[in-house]
Amino acid sequence: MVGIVDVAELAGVSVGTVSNVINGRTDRMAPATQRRVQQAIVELGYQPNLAARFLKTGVTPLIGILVPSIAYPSWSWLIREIETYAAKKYGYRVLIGNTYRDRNKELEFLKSLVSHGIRSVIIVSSTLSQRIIHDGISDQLIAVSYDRRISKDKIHKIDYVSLDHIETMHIAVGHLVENGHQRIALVTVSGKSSSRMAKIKGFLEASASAALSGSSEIIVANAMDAYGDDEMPQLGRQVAEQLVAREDRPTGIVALNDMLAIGLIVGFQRCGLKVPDDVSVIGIDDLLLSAFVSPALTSLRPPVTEMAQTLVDLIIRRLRDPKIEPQERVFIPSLARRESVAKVS
Amino acid sequence: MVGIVDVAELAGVSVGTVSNVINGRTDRMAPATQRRVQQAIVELGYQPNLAARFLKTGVTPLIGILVPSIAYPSWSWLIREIETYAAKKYGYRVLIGNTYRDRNKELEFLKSLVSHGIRSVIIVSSTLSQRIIHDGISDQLIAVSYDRRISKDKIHKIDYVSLDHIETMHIAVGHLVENGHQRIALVTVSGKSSSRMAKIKGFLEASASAALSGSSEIIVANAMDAYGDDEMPQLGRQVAEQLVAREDRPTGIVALNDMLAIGLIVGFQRCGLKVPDDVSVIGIDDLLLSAFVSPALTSLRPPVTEMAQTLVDLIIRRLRDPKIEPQERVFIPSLARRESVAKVS
DNA sequence: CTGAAAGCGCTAACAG
DNA sequence: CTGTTAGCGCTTTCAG
Repeated sequence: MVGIVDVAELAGVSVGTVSNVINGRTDRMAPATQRRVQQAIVELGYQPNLAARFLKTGVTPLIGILVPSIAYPSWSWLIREIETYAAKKYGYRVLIGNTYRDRNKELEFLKSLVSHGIRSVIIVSSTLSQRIIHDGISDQLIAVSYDRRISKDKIHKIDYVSLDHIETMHIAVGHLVENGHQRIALVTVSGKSSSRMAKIKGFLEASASAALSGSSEIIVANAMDAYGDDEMPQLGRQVAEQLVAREDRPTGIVALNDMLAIGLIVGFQRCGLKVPDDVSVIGIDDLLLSAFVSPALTSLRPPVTEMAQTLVDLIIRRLRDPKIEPQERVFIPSLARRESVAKVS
Repeated sequence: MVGIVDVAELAGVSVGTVSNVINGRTDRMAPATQRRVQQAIVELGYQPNLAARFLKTGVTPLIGILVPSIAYPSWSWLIREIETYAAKKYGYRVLIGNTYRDRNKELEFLKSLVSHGIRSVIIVSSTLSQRIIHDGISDQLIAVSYDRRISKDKIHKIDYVSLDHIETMHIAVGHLVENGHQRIALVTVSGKSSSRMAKIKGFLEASASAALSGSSEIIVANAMDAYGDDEMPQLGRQVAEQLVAREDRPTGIVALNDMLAIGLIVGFQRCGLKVPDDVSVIGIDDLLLSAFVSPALTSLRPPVTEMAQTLVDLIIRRLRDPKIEPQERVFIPSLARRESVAKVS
């Protein structure tokens, strides 16, 4: 490893001087000295040793990301955007931990962040209560939570970013009603997370105020896993197959998320129903596929890139000045249709 | 931060002793001393400072993962498995870099790994030639490549894990032929990667030896992006729509990958064809969805978990003993059908 | 304007 | 069997 002393030696200056140019304290430095140092740096291919720097400064350009599973498309896309933006804008890299919504894995991951000297973490849809996060850990960690409100109290505050699930449901239901649907349903799954609860609440609100002449209902698919993240498509398909048999089945369906929407669409199609002619499905959290699987359909797409940037900006901001008040940022998805972008030869 | 000296003080021993119990050098230590140290550790909630440890030992429990994009399902699943296994088996965490197959991003990521003191990297499907990897970087990095053979020469060797694409195509074509298909096609996209080339070669070989009475063809969809990773579903759908118009269209189709397969299936269905009754589609790299989108279909599923573990094991092994000869491990996907696993309430 | 030196937390070699 | 200590590469204060 080539260190700062090697650079100093080659440039014929002291290590202090080298350190100064590396860290931009170059205001009242002789230009000649500066140039010689720069030259030595490139000549030797000097790379700073971040661990040593951390040991001295207590800062390392790394952000932790705690997430149930990056194999789940909504999250993997969000995290990709986070990583890309953090690297480009701030030179930060990310350390990812898949925790499968397992409390022990979550706590272990947070501990290991501290051990690595990391002082910030983006928490995606975790089960952790504020108290747990706080217990012996988060006094060392600046956290921002995505998609889960962590109740505020005086002890500890964190930044908070999410979709406005209530408004989302109003948009979704409104769109179905506008298109003439009178029997509508929300399809969800059994595990309860705060975002799911909010979606249900929003759906009930919206369908109440829509004054449907038909019915509105909530259909809950029973997941085997606690939250069913990996089972979404299968669950959707099974719900579709059961619905097909019903005379009075809803004609407009809002799916809890994208994967569930795909399952529903495919399930209906396999039973011979046309989507969206016979039944409409709106996927929430459209991130990758649902608008594509049924391109004639409108779907609700969250501003993933913008949210990712907000998450990173909030974290960095508070890292630089921990006294800043934590914020809460809420985003609203937009009705969108994916364009076709390819030609075939 | 509570450090080793605090523990030493509380336990009434020297830092050397504390270090010894932390690192398991406890063979000829008085049990009483040992116990007191352990107690002090838990009492203070001591967590080792990994940066300081690295500074001394040159080792940090972190692996880099270079990947075009974790938003792509095949890779995000593989990486999830890698992360989970590395954490559980070895206590290693992973640092992920999305490089979008951009050479500069790739090189920057590798440099930053070195800067962080990381000495190992799993390279997923990169554009880097061996020479590039080697240039001023990989002499500091132990690398294992997934899904891309990096040509070997004497200068530098790396471990290598991939699917046997040739054999994969033999299985896929064989399966179609067994099921009576006489006109078959491989659908691929325009960007060339070594795995795509191998698949094409395998398809040609297999269909030649199958002595079809009908035709075999290769259909190339033109991606807008260099590799089209994000466009796969759209590309598949467009190919399907074009094929539907053809009288002599193939009845058995092998898709380059899972996302493309989904696009094809959905495209055919939207045009009123039944899958697999009217046309069969086999997805390679079945990781998340294709077997589900068309569950009656057989698809080729690679042993993702096993490959992930192999990648990690190879890296750790060579990290511990860099003189070990690099290996090459090739896996074969299996014909599989996804089970339904959920009930509906 | 530049050099010298202390010390971040840890490990390992050596002394007792 | 346990204690002492040098030093990993860096930043920063203080002298010069």
